[in-house]
Amino acid sequence: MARTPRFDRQIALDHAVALFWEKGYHATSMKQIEQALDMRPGSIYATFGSKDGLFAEALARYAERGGKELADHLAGYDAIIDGLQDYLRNIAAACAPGATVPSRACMVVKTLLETSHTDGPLGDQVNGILAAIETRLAEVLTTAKARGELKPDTDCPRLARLLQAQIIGLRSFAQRDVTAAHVRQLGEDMALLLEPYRLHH
Amino acid sequence: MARTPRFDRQIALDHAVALFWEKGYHATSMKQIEQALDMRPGSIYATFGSKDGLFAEALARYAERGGKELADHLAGYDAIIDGLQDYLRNIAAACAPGATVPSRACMVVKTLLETSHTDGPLGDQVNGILAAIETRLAEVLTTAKARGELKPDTDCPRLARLLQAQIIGLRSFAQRDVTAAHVRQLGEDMALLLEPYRLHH
DNA sequence: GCTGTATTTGAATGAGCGCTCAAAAAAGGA
DNA sequence: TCCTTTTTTGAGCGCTCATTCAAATACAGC
Repeated sequence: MARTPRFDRQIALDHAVALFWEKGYHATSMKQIEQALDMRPGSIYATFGSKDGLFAEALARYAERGGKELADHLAGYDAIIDGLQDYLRNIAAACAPGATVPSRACMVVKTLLETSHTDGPLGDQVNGILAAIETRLAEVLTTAKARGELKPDTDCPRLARLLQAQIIGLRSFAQRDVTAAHVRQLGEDMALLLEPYRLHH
Repeated sequence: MARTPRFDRQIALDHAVALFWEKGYHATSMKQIEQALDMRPGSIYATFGSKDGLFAEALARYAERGGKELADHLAGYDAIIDGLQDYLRNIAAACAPGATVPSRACMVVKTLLETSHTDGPLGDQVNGILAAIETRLAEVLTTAKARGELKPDTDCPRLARLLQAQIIGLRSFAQRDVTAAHVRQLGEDMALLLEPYRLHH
């Protein structure tokens, strides 16, 4: 029938994630996107519609990968709170200076701070992602409480928000020009913040 | 002798702070700056050199005001740790949705996340500001320890970094589409995180 | 090896960017 | 009042931005 597409959509999106994650939305030009995706303007616009459309898809892919990471991580632990504590330590290790990631800070938070003053679909998307993470954390904590890992009077949705703020603070702090040791210390301190909420038998 | 300047440099800078703080560096255009400062391009460039120069001065002014805020706040408390706890609560109140500020998130952190991938003078400035805040917090905590407010084994520089990460997380979280009550709760929870570090007589 | 269709190409578009500079305007001293 | 000096003005610079589209290209079915 017709010519087959030369590129893989998922691979192209991964390249877009890396580029947008590093530079942010406004500082990334179509020229750089063309180079990173190895695609010409026409193909990009035929596939993703616009720069905004490409960014939205890239952000969604980034968020999906992040959600999988949390799920996979917790699956390896019997005790949920232990899993969450190691999750914080893992983030600290992953975003410590020297790590080979596009940016140590979270792409969702970078987008939140860069674009939240405009009330467009992008702002809604970012808020939706962060609300979903908050909900997921609250669910996990509620399960932990039901299992007797947390004090019975623990306000799980509230603790979920505190936890999310920790992650945001940790990864944004890591964007500073600091040592890897300090970032890991910070992750450890944040993990220990959960201790007072534990129920000790 | 000659014509006197029509505008006030400090007032112009305040307008620049408000604009850059809200929109960030890349999303702010010279057209918007001209309008906000009520100055024409020639005057702006004669006074501040460039868009980058203006941003640098605005960021410095913002940071100076923030530093004064912490100093003024602590001056009102006998117990330093009490002052720091109320400082966190005050931040939560000031950046809760409904507050009339250009942005609930911190301008320094917004700049850190927006520009840290480029290693220019702007990145150095941001890192310098954040390092200065960290140092100031460490000094304050060291004084508190000397006064017997903190446990003797407290690592004050390390606690200062945890504290800075709390502030970053709190104000970035507040940029989300959340209720003012939740932001205040978060500020309260962060204030209480200091309790385990206290020395009780 | 055609033929038809889907995809890729890249020059060109208008808009907007940060920035410049010659000319006009304004204030104080003579 | 006029002259000197400094500031303000705003049209316009070269450039890059995101985006478009007609032409070239490559594949599948016959």
